[in-house]
Amino acid sequence: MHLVPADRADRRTIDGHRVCEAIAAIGDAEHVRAWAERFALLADPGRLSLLLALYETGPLAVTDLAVATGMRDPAVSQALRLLRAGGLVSGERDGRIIRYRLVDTAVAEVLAHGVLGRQD
Amino acid sequence: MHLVPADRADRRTIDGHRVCEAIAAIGDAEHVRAWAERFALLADPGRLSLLLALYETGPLAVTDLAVATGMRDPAVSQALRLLRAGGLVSGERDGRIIRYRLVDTAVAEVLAHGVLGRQD
DNA sequence: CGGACACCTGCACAGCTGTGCAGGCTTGCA
DNA sequence: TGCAAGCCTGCACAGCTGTGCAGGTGTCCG
Repeated sequence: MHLVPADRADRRTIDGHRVCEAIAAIGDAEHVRAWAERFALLADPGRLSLLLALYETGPLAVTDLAVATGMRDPAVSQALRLLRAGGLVSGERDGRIIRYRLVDTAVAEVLAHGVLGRQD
Repeated sequence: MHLVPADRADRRTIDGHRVCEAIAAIGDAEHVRAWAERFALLADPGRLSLLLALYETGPLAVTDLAVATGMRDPAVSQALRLLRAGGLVSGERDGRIIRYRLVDTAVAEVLAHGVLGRQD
């Protein structure tokens, strides 16, 4: 295996074989970047609380999310805008109420296996 | 269930029952904060690459990590300092070489089920 | 002993991010 | 039609974060 890109081929290595393994493990740079962006959205206590509430409880309105998390409604609105831009949640209008739900299954997996500690 | 704290009890709600469910789902605020900090450490492409390499390949030296990720060694060193402070990785000295490995099993779960898409 | 190597630190800079407040828009109800 | 409720936006501010460079410390080998 010779996975070291040409622009770093002249650098010294301790264990060249393991370096190639590591490069294979990291995989596509774009894939890593996409996940880093996902994690960035999970990296705020407010947004994480919103996602946990949506994952467990299902469709919820902004006002209810604000009460449940202790945030003010502009903060919830702002957080949901970011989560929507990242494709993690989606809102559905019902009269003057908009109910949001979690649509990113990969994030749902992370919440289940990571934060909530589910084994299944 | 009356889980709404006293300081928000006077706020309007759309569906009070679901609000209580959501509060139960969010759980302890400290737990959420701890996970948000973990996700913040995963939210950088460089650090995420390092963690993926360490998770799959095992103990690796700073120099090898730098070559594998394309980062410069001070950047790797800085990233590892943050990861060590967060308790995600741990280093072991071997002569003038320090090999790092992933020690946070919860993060390992997230990497496996989330980023790497393992089903088991 | 001296030099090369592996790793770490300090510092200064630019960029992003979360937060609060005030206010506006749309919808539904009396 | 008028008012209240639900939701959204803009703006300004403080705080954190990643980055690069120069240089320092400790370790090994000839």
